[in-house]
Amino acid sequence: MTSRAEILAAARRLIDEQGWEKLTIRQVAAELGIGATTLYHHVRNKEDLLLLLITEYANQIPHPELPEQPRDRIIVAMKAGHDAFAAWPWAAEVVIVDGFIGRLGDHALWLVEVVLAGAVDYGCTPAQSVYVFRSLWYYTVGEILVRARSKRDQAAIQGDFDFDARLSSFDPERLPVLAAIGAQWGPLAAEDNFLNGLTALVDGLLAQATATN
Amino acid sequence: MTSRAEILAAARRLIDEQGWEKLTIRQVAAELGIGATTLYHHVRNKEDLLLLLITEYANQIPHPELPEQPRDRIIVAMKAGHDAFAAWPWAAEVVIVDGFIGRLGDHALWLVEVVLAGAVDYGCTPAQSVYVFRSLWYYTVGEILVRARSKRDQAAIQGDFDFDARLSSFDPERLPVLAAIGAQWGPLAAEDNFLNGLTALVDGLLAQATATN
DNA sequence: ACCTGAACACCGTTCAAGT
DNA sequence: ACCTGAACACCGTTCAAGT
Repeated sequence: MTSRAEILAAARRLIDEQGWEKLTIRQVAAELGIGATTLYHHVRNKEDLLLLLITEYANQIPHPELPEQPRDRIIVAMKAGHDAFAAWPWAAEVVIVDGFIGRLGDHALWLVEVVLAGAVDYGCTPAQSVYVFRSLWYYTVGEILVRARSKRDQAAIQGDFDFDARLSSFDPERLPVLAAIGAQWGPLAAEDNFLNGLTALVDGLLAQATATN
Repeated sequence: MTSRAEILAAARRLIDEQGWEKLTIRQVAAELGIGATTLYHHVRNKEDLLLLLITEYANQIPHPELPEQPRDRIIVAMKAGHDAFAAWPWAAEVVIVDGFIGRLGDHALWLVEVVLAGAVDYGCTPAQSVYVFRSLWYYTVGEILVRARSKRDQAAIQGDFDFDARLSSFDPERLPVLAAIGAQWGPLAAEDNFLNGLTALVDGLLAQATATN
């Protein structure tokens, strides 16, 4: 007898090994030594399987200790969400590609709540705090997806933007700064500056919001 | 006799109609009234077809007039890149999903150059200007992907985060701000605040960079 | 209830064979 | 050169049939 938990565990194993795009229903079944069609007695379809996996994961995200200052609480909460996604970047890809977001459960939404409450405590209106959260969310999602991609394609593509391969072809007349940066791009793009950028964005957003009040 | 231009035009037509994920080599061939295998005489494979389409599109992105101030040049250049992607969001998805970025050609890279040069003119080191660009890029990519997704899934999912469907289930004890925002979330999430967030991020990044110099 | 193989309606891509 | 149908190696999913 097969259980849903066994199916999820097998799927997770395969995803960690080879990435979620390669995951196949038939493959999960083979991993469990059962017929492919048997899976459909425990899971509605492939999308449902991925959603179950993600909600399970989201419910395990640790809730961080919150600092005093509202501005710092926002940063800490967003960083916690980011780190959870970054540790399992395929979840972010699925959330984006299949629109799973928002079905995540109260546990994960608590991080959203902390960001919104921090903005309100800082002096934002509720509308402004939604704007603050969404802006931070865009930044976070973009960082995870771009980095996850460049990490996976490391063999095929050098650095985030494949600039390395084209450095010599930059026209110093038309693209002088790019040409000057040259081979430094690769190492610079590999640096993890998520927290710095997050801080800059939070400070920029809060300054903006309180200036217009 | 089939030409590569005809193939690209047909593919573009089909993508605009039904989205790039649904695009099929066999479908493009059918649209042109030729055998599916014929396509492989004009295009290496499906990935190559998509790449050709994107580079063609990227070379048509208009170069905006640049304002005087370095800070404003950064914003204008980034906004132009964003708007080009936003008008054809599937390009951003392909760039992310298939790691096409960096193969875009000098025309599109000019926008990157403007951002980097603006940061340097403002007083950033080259390394800092790369950091500034990457942070802005993450924000921009995230915005496009999240919005593109929520627009496509409008029928299935209300708003960016499917909160609407769950508003009544928010526990006011544990998620008070979310519960208070309630039904306002949908309209608020639908607002286009890309430029505001971009401005906040640029100002935050430039303040941060010059503070540490 | 739980499981299964056969089958359906698809994919991208290759390749020998045609003009 | 340019095009083709047949074929290969896959998919997710359904369904009647088994225990």
